[in-house]
Amino acid sequence: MFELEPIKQSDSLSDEVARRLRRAIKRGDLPRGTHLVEQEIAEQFLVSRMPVRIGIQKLIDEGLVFKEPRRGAFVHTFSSKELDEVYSIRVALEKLVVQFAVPNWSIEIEAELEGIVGQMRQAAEAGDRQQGFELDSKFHSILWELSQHSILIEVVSSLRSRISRFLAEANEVLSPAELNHHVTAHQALVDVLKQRDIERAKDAIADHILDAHERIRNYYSYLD
Amino acid sequence: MFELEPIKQSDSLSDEVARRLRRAIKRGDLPRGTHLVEQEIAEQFLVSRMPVRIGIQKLIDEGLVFKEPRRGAFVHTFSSKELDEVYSIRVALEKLVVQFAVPNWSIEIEAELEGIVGQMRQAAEAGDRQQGFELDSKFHSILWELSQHSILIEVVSSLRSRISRFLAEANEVLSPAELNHHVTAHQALVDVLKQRDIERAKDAIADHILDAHERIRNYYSYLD
DNA sequence: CTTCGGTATATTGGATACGAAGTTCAAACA
DNA sequence: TGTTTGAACTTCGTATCCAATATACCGAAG
Repeated sequence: MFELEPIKQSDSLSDEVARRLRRAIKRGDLPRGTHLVEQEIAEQFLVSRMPVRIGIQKLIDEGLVFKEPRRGAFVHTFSSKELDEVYSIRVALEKLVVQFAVPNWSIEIEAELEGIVGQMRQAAEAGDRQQGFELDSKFHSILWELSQHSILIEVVSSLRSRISRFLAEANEVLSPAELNHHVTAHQALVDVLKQRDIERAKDAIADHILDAHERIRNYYSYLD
Repeated sequence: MFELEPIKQSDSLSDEVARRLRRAIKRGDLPRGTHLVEQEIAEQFLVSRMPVRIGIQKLIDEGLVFKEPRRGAFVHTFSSKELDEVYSIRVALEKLVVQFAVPNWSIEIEAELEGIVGQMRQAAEAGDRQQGFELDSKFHSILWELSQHSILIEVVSSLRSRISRFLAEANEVLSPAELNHHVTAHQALVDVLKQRDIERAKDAIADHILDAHERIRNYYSYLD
């Protein structure tokens, strides 16, 4: 009997709308508080208002957008309290991720993560912040997947998604020193992970997230 | 100038649709795998298909329902692996809840929770499982609110929502001994919480959740 | 008996047009 | 200056229509 890949079907329009809006929000193209007018978006994307409504609904449930009755949907504005909240939850959940991921550790994963850290180093030397940011996302995403716990992945990636716009914004002004620190931090994390000691790995990821929290909080307290 | 109650703003129809479907799923009125046909639901609720679509979308994002392209939405079927996942996440997050909740502990809260445990005891003696289940939900919900962390509440309540149908199902067949155990477990939890010792409280809530996990897992392995 | 093919039916996903109700905003008014 | 009024805009929901696809059934061929 054959074992062939099922034909991948194209997503629905509402998924595509959600994806584009999501990316625009994360990249900061749609500033906080922006009123998402259904008609406008529909015209931009050359679709009717229906897929726009459903697409926006998806973003609401992801916490990227909020809605006020009869007024419409707006890009969510995060308070520093909410930022703190997300990070305290992430610390707890990323430890869980590592706990499940470490037993699945393999040479291939090790090579892949080392490779990403290597690319991070290159990006840092070249001062390519955008690339560094994407590599960071990829690094953590690989760890999540390694945990093989789909609901955990869903929850933790949703949390990161909520704050990604802030991360992207802060990322734009990183100093060269901070770029380098970023690389070393990830290298250190890999070094601990490859020892496959769950407890030490959990501590390491917790430190890593707390460190990121500290940095992003400094950035935003500076802005306020 | 008059000071009158504002007229209670009725939610949008899509919210109402979502709420009713949600409750039907949690109560088990819509068994796992049920095909949610837009047209049918629209006729049942005497609304058009649009609020139904958006309502269903909300449930999808809550994890209560899943969708297959071009086939429609179905009530989610949970695997025991997913049940384990939810509980491992809940342990981590409920500890966090307690960590934030304990500093906000007050005499009023203490009285309220003691009161609920008292009602639980009465319900247990009367063998009223439904009432016991609702009191349990209320008990934990009060703890969540006490944490004052809105995102944490959102995440942890969403997790419980996912498994509530299973809880309700298992709840129906609890033995009198288990009903009593349930009461004592909550009483013990309150006893620890009122001491306002964060670390001990975290251990206690973790034990409580793990215990619940054990019980529900036994029930479902017995079914399989 | 199984497999193939065609056909009928049901459902989704989307387009379009319409209308009721609420919000915004600016101009006219007191 | 401050208030009122009214037009324009927006959401939320209704009602229809349509194309694409899934599914079930049925009959014929191997």
